[in-house]
Amino acid sequence: MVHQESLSSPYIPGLLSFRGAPALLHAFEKVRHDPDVVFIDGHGLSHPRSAGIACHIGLCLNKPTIGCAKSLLIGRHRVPGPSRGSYTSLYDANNHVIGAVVRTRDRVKPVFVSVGHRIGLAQAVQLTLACGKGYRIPEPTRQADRWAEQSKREAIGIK
DNA sequence: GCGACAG
DNA sequence: ATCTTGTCGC
Repeated sequence: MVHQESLSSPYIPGLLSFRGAPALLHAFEKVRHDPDVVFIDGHGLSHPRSAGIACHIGLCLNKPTIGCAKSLLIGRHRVPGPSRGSYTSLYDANNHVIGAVVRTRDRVKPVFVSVGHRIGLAQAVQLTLACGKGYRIPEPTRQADRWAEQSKREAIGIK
């Protein structure tokens, strides 16, 4: 299942929800099954106002969500070990843990995992690792990206 | 004031 | 996000 929608709002760091959440929620209206947890391509708690798009979507859907971003938005952290499975904590300015830096592939740039809604950080990290083996991005997000990219081209014209 | 800044 | 060259490992 794919959902296509043109976005108008611009992308502004810290305000990703304003740009993508509406379309994301519209897409979920088409989903017929009831997932136990949802991976969001972006941060959750590890956000300037502790309210990234993963928290936003989780609240709207009243469903567990995991924020799994490909790059850092805020916070400090130690570089996790080089092997898959190792991870370190992400801290805010007050040394509070706001997420985890997880190595999902050996020697590959880690992903930034944080709580979205109705889930703990430890479980979010475990699920992130459990949902992938050979790729940096967890399978749910990876597949979603592939479907979206393919759908987008067909809509524009197979060039 | 300067640098950083999810997708 | 999108574009894009050469390089590397299974």
